[in-house]
Parts: sequence; C-alpha cells; structure tokens
Amino acid sequence: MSVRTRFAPSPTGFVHIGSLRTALYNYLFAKKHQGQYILRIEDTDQNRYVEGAVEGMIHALSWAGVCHDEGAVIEESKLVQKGDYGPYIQSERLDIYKKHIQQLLESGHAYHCFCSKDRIDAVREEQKAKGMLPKYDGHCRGISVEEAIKRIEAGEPYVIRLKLPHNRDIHFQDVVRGHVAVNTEDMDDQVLMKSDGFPTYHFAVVVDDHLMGITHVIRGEEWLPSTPKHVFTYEAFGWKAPEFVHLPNILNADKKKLSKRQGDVAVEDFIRKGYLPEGLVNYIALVGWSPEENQEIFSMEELIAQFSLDRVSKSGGVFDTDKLNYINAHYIKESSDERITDLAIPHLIAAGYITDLEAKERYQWLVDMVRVLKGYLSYVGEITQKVDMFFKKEIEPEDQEAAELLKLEHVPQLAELFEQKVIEAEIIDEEFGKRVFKEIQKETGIKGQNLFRPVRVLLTGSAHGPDMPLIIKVLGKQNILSRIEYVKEHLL
RNA sequence: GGCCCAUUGGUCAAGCGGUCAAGACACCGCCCUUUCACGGCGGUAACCCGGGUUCGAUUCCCGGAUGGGUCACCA
Repeated sequence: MSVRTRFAPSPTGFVHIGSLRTALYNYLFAKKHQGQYILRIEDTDQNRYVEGAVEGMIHALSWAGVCHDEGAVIEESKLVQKGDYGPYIQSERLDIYKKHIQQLLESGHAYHCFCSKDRIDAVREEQKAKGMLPKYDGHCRGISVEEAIKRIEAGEPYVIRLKLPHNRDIHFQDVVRGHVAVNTEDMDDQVLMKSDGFPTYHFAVVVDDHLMGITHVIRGEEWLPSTPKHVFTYEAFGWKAPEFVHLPNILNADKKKLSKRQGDVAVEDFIRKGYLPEGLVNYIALVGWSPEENQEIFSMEELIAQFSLDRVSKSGGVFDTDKLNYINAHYIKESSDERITDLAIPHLIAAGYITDLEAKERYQWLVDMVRVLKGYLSYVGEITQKVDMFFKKEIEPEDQEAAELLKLEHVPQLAELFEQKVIEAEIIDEEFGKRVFKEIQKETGIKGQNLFRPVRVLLTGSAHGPDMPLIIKVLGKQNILSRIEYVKEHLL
C-alpha cells in the first residue's frame, strides 16, 4: 500500500513555523516513498472561523514548496478541492460524521450526554477540590438509546461521548517514542459530537484519516496524550490504526513552546522579512531531524532523498535565528542578482528609497547595487539597513573612525585628484575604479590604506563596506561628484 | 497536581557497550582582503545526578532532579 500522509491545520489565520515543519515532514515522508501528501482543513470550530485563512495558509505552504497532491487548492484564485477522497474540508463532511457516530452509538461505544455545561463545570470543580483528575463523571452513561431519542425529540441539547471501558491500558507504538501505554482511568469520555452537530477534533481525525487512507499520522507532540483516545476509537470501529509519529516541539530560546510573544512564529513573518523558501525549509528541516551524513545544505530534492522518520529527534529543539540566518545567507549568495533585486524592491519602496516608477526605470541600476550588497544579507529585508550609502546626498562621517580618516592631511589633495579623474572619465565602471586607484598611487605615492580608506569615507561616509571599485561603479559619475563637492564644502 | 514524554557544549545535533565523544551555528584567534563581510585554517566549550547490569557505561535497567506536553462541546 502506498504511503499517504496529511497536514491538517485549523484555519486560524497563519502558518506557525512549527506547523510548517510538520507539513514539511509529512510531505518529505510521502515523497520519499512515492506516496501522496494531503492537505485537509480542520474547521470544526465555528467560533474560530477566520476569513481568508485557508487561502493564506495554502499560499504560505506553496511558497515554501510544500505542495500537496490532494485537498484544498487554489485554482484561478478560487478555492477548490482536488482528489478522490474529498471533501477535504471538515465542515463539508458533516453527514459523514453523523453516519459514523451512529455506528458507534449502535455498537455501544458512544452515548448521548445531556449534562449541562453548568453541571459539568460543577462536577469538575468538586473533583479538583478533592484533588482528583477532573473528568466527566459518567452521569449519562446509562441512558438508553430509547430514552435518548425521546429527550432529543423533546428538544434537549446533547453531545455524544466516547464510552471508554474502565481500567484498561491502551497501548500503541509511536514511531519516534516507541511504546506508549495509558490507562483509561486517566482518560476522559471525550466528546465526539458537539451540540452544534459538529464533530470534535478527536472524532473527525479518526474518521477522516481512515476514510482518506492515511497511513502515517505525523503531527506535533501536543497530540501524544490524546492518541490513546484515537487508538480506542479506531478499535471501536474495527479499523486498523495508522502509524503515529509525534514530532518534538520547536522551542523559544527559553525552551518554552515557540510563541508569538517572543518574535516571529508565522511563516508569513519570514516571507515578509525576505527569507527565501529554500533557506527556511532547509533550516526548519534540521530542527528535529538530522541526516545520516554531515550535510547542512539541502535542496528539497535532497531532503526527500535523505529524509527518514527514524532520525527524528525525541526532544524539542530551540529555534535558532542565527543559524537560520546563516543558511538563508547562503541561499541569498547563490541566488541570481535579479531574484534578490525583485525581492528587495518592495522593501526599498516601503523604506522610501525609491518609488514604484524608479524601480522600473532604474532596474538595472538596482541589480548592480544588489550585486554589491548581496553577500552582506541574512534576509532580503535587511537590505534597507545597508543601502543608505547609495542613496544619501550628504556625506557625514558615520563614526569616530570615519571622521579620523577624513582628517588625514592628504585628504584634500586626494579628493581633488579623484574628482578630476571622475570628471575626465568616459564611463564609470568597475574597471575605472581599479584603474583610478592605480593612477593616483603612481602620481602621488599615496597607497594602501591611506589611499582606499579616505576615499571610502569621502564617497560613503563609512570606514567599512563592500569593494570600492564596485561601489564606485554603482554610485556613478553624478553621485560621486556631488558627494565630493559636499565633502569639500562642509568637511574639509 | 495526575498522566505522558524528554535530558550530549550557549544552540542544532552525531553517537546506538570499549571513540582523544563527530559536524554545524554562535563566540575567539590566525590567514585572505585597502576596510567590512564572504571564504580558508585553528581554538574555547558537553554526556543532569544517584544506584544497578557488565570486564567496561554517554549508550541498557531502576530511582531522583530538571524541562516540556496534556488534562475543553479548541484544534
């Protein structure tokens, strides 16, 4: 039987970085085994409906290159469903759940519960006060189907609960944790169908995973404690349970579950900042999984080829932005100048450096600038912090070091001579930069750091930065001349 | 608190009874470079604590400690 995996998010608005990894592992495992990877939307909580969330999530996932074979997809900007096991949106499967809950009711594995919220709360309070595990007390367990029907017809609200046997150990094998057993006394008669007619997660996952032929349930470790309920439900249906694979959490620097308070957790945040999909995916693949060989940089194809569930870690890993940056910087360096330029333009516009129109008119110039800066970026959005030297009109020494360089006694002479060379130049390209330094050196005897560094400050205000000839080329004649004029007038 | 899970350098992690305990990020130093990055080379730095089992435990077992997860008509 071919492998079928699924990523089943609840459409609450964005894709958490941990969810991306879950989706990725599902995808990698399926592809590795020539199987299918499915996207199912778990929208059984009507109170949590968020407009456009599904579209947003699909967008983020496809940005990352984690593409599903079946499920909700966007075609011609419309949300449609693809595959033979649909619908893939749980709110469209209500009749399926109704049919299946009936089966459990008939087999005695589930029962109607008419307890009010108040009663249940009171029971739980009392249990807590006594130091007991708060759980449903089984008040309605004994209600017969006939009585239940009567009460339902009378309009009483109800839920349907799973009827757990007493004191029984539920066993299952988790692919990453191994054997796990939980006693039913430590479990609750979980609500399967809510009073609004929607299934709970615990019921819908089991029904859907079975009906959709899912062979491997790969999900976050927060589901580990509720897996016994699912296992029991499979059993109640007489179904074969899939393999369970519970992934360790991704943590904050303080080792707590990655949360919004402490920085970026949504893949949308990383897209916005200008991370490349290859970078994020490559990094995230490495938190919770390690390859056999000492490899760090992986394309999606390589990940697919090398991925294996038995190399998934058992314990949570801290999300390390430094390492993400390192990997992302690698991909930025490998990318074409045009690609990075295209990504950089919105940032440059937002920062007010260029307008929409200029982005088009001066595109080639922007590409040249990006070529100079590319090697300095961890993520594309960072470019707005590095680009000032190409846009500013007034050169002021950036720091003490730059100011000192400008005070050297040969600087006026240097400025004069450099300006002259630029005025005479036909074209200002990289070669010009290289040549002019040689000429000045020959004519004046000024050389090495004494030559390059003051010129750098003269032109950029900074004592450090990218290769001078490159900067000279990007700056161009007019810029260089006006900058030297400014410095001569104000600073020398 | 009950239950479940985990524990190798600051971080990600390899290791699967005998190793000088890999590698990467970060950090430090050197080289390259007019400078800063990049790159290259090198360095600092770890098996949570007790008991067992064994000729021998980071590796296996049991306790403890610590951390995390979970205890909803949310997923």
